[in-house]
This record gives sequence, structure tokens and C-alpha cells, in this order.
Amino acid sequence: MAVRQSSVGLRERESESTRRTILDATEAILAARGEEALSIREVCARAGVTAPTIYHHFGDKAALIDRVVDACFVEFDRTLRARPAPGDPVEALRSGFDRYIDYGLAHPTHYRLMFSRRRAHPTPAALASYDGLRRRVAAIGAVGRLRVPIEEATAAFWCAVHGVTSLTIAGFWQPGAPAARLVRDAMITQLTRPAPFPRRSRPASPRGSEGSA
Amino acid sequence: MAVRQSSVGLRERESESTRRTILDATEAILAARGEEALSIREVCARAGVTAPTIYHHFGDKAALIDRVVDACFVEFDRTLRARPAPGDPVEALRSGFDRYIDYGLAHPTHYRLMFSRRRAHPTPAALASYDGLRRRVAAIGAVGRLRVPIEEATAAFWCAVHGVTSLTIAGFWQPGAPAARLVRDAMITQLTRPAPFPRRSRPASPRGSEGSA
DNA sequence: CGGTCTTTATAACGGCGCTATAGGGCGCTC
DNA sequence: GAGCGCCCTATAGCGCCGTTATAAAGACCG
Repeated sequence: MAVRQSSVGLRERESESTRRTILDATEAILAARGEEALSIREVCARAGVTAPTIYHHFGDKAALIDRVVDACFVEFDRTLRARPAPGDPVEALRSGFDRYIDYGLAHPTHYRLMFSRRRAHPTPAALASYDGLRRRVAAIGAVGRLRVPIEEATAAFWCAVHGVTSLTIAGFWQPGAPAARLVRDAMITQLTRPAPFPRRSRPASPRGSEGSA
Repeated sequence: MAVRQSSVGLRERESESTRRTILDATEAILAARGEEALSIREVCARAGVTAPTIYHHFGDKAALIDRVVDACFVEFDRTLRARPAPGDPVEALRSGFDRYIDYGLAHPTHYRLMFSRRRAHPTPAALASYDGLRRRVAAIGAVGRLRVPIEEATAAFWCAVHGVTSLTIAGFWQPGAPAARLVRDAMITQLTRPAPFPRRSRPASPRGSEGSA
């Protein structure tokens, strides 16, 4: 792979740097002034390039936003994985709920772009992020504490946390409203079983919780 | 009030008709081609008026959309009230959940406009619609079957149904996915109590469920 | 019947996403 | 090391957008 190191030449490196500059400018404008204020012309001014450069590297405005959203998903995933989960997988899911909301409130414009646009096919970054949630749910199933099939539980949990996040972002109530805790604990309670008595040595019950696909 | 009937003259009636024509054209374009395809020029063409007419009557494009959204909330509210609820208030809430999703899937563009835009103050139409949901929840509290304060239960239930609706609209899974039923029943189970045994004559328990404010 | 004021049309401004065209400079080949 | 080819970027402009200054037309009041 690294046979011809010089093949990553000056021009290619400069191209990559230009792409990064454009992406950074786009992300900054989105975070500061929202999606509606984002114009290619302003990205040009902030990044110090002209329009054809952007169109050469990204195709069109929607594709440029898609690349920003990809980066958001990566960052989102990283945020959710940060602070390794507590030992109890149910508690890990519960704290994931809170961190999910925190991310949405910290990056409302990005969150809306990530989840409110209809897309024909989810991007790989979005799938990876969804897979992170599914793994948390699967960890609960692995110790025999999931009441419903993994896929259904994952989707249901995601619905709940997305509902709280997007309505809070839309400004219908203040962050930290009691409804958030209510929804979180309702889903946890309904989707999972309490931990078995500690005198049982094997944490996983012999009857698994995964349904037949 | 109707002292001077002639004060509603020809001009006023024509103005009202013009407003209706413009609103209908806007709604039709939104439903058919989505928010991004909505342009004032196309509304003009479809409604048979010119731009200054629209700006005279509505102010700007955002205000025009606001008026359409107001009408959507009225229609939304009417849809949820249709088919009078079953006797059991818990079952009424459950069927309200399904009808809410049905409306969102039938009018995805309108639904997004109603609930995904950040607004400083909710419109009266939106408040009236929210109040309809709160009354359904309050009816459960009135028979002593609500586990949490009315306001919190209303907000939590709304979060849940909005989460299911908006993610389904965004295309993350098919309508009717099992997650919807799961979320619905989880919220119902956690927010409400089962009906008391029928041999007790008084349906409402003496200890009310409403919290303090 | 004349004046006023609401309502509408004409035409244009500035900004948008996007691109046809062309030129400059790096990298490859000999 | 010289020349060429191609990737990348800039100039300038197209068609569309939301919005509005100006002014004409006509319903209402006296």
C-alpha cells in the first residue's frame, strides 16, 4: 500500500486540505446561524475559495451537507460511546438516553439535519450510529433481561429518545423537563426485566430474549 | 354585531376569497411537492394572482406558511376528535396514538411544518391541538387511573407518539412497524393504572392522580 | 359625483444555486 | 530537465428566488 509514498503528492494533499477547509466552514455556519442561513457564497467567503471549487469537490449543496452530516454521525457516535458504560447494561442504556438528548440540545441544527430529512438510503455513518444503539440493547438481551426482540426494542427506544429530543429542540418545553425522565424510565421498565437475585451465579438466563429475526 | 350588514361589502368578500384561493394553492403545492418546492411565484401562477397580492394579504412567505400550518392544526385536531372515543378513556388515548400517526403519514409535509420548526411562541391553533391531547389524559386522571401528573403524562405521551411519527415519516422504517405498537403500549402501561375490578361501584378512586400544579 | 383608500399589476433589485469557459500549475514521461 | 496532460480553480453569467417601489384601478363614503 505504501509502495509509492510520493503518489500522495502535493496536489493531492492540498485538495484534501481544501475539502477540510470547506467542510469546517460549512459546519461553522450551520452551527452558528442554522441551515436556512447556509449559502454556498458564504461558505466560499469563509473558506477563501470560489464556487466551482466547492462544486468540484462535493457535487452540489445537498451533497456538501451530506458530508457534514456524515461527520456529525461520527461525532455523535463518539459522544455516545464516551465515558464507558456502567457495568449494568440497563443502566448503560439509560445513560445513553440522557447523552443522546444532550447531544441534540448541544447541536440542534446538526441534529435536525441528521434525523429530519427524508433519505432514500441511510448513510453508512447513520447505520453505524444506529448499530451502536442496537449493541447496547443486545447487551441487555445477552444477560437475559430483554422482554422483546432486539430489533423492536432498539427501534422503540430510539423513537422515544428522538421524540423527547426533537420536541425539546423545537422549543416546546425546557430542557430537563420531567417528561424526559418519564419517557426514559417508561421505556426502560417496559423493555427490560429487573436484574435477577444476586444469589443466582449465572447472570444470563437459559431462555434467551431474542426473537426469531 | 350585525348592525351594519352592508359593511361586509363586495371588496371585503372578494379579499376573503382571494385569501382562500392563495391558501388553497399553497396547501396544494406543499402536499404535492413538499416545502422545498414551494415558491411564491408558483403560488401566484396556481392562484391566478401576482406577488404583491400575496404580500399584501400575508406579509411574507413565512407568514403564509404559518397560516397554512394553522389550518393544518385545526384539521389535525378535527381528525383526532373524529370517531368519538370509546368509553374507556385509556382506550381512547390508545386509539388517539394510532390516529395521530395516521395523520402524520397522510400529511408528512404538513406534519413536519407543524412540529419541526422552532417557534418562539406556539400558535393558538397549536395550543388548542395540544389541549385536546391533555383533555384525553385528564379524562384518565378523572377516573383515578393516571399514575403521574397530567402535564407530565401529556408531554411524555406526546414525545412518544411524535418520535414514532417523525421517524416513520423520515423513512427509517415502514409504517406499521412493531416498534410503534411497542412504544404506544409501553407508555400506556407506565402512565396509567389498570381498571379497577368491576364489582367496585365507584369508578374513580378516592385518591386523585393529579399532582400539585 | 368627487375624493379616498383598499387592493392589485408592472417591473425591478439583490441574492441564491449552479455552470460554461478558460487558464494555471503540479506530476508524469521521456 | 523539458514538455505535455490533466487536475484544480477563477471569472463571469444564467435562471430562479423572495421581496418591494411605484402606480393604476375600482369599491366605498360624503
